Amino acid sequence: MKDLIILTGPTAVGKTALSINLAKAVNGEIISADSMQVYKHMDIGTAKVTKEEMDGVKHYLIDAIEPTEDFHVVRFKEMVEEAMAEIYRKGKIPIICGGTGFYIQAILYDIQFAEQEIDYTYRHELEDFAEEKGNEALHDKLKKIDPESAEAIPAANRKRVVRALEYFHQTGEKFSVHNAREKERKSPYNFAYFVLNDDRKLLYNRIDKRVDIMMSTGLVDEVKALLEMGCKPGMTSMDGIGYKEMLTYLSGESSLEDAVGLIKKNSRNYAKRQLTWFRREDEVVWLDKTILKSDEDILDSILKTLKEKGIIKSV
RNA sequence: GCCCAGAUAGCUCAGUUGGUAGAGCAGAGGACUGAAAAUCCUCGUGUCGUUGGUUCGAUUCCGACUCUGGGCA
Repeated sequence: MKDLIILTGPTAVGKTALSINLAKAVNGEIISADSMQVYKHMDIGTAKVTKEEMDGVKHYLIDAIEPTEDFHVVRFKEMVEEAMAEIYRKGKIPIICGGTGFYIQAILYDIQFAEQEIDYTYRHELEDFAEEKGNEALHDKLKKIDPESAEAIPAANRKRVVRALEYFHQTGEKFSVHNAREKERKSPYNFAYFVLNDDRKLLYNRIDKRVDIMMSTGLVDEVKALLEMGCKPGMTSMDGIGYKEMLTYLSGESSLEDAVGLIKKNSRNYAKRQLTWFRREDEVVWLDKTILKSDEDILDSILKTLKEKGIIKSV
């Protein structure tokens, strides 16, 4: 079994700095599992690692695609598998670092996705149907072909109702069957899954402060530049926190003050959602900053676990 | 100093024709398997400013006081 290290945690806990120290300590290379840092030209709002911070440690999936491109788990997984193969070839350990739990799960459990391309035409058809007839009517369609999924997905969650319908439409298999099957998967890796966490209040303070820094270092200009490049509201990249709020400010729909407040709030809410996700994952090792006070303590704790799992030889 | 208005959940406020109270936001918990920084679900007891009075019973009516707005001198 191949070794794999995962380092994650809510936004703004301090994953980046730790990941680089870790990579140096174990001769590893970093693969970003961040749905927004993949995009080029989105540096300030995503709090992207800088070249200086990387300090010579190789990073994958940072600045990998244009913000006008589409990105999703399947593409992420393909790119990560390529990166991992390269890292193993060099005899190094891949460290997956980033806050997108869904993406991490796809790698860790080698989730199998259907071969088909996204069927935008069908999606739009369903969207239009729901727009006209209502969410309930769309949900009824799902109930007919896949009652288990309909039971699990609330009618209001249109996005997921659409996906379940699309899945059936493309594969002829119920989405619920696919999900149940993938849920049973065991990880093909000898992995250590670390979640860095801190006191909620401290975390929220750090988030708020970080947003202020984004503003003073030019988030508004960054978003203006993206608009000039052809980015438009509704694109996946422009759905990122910090970007969608700036877009409504720049279009005159909100004040700058309100937009900044919203970025802070949405970031806090996001951090909470991330924690919900990680709590659900089994086999995670929590790194609690209220107990492990210093960076050295945290790193020591990580190295100890890695040794126990046989991922590294000595501490 | 006088007059007026307000004082109810962390915040903004609603309400109880007198039987101890409820929305939005914030916040908390949860879901998630090709949009995931997305999308969605669930959760509201607080000396109803303080203190007297009326009353079987007051957060609700009356008085005083305190504080906060606004106005007049």
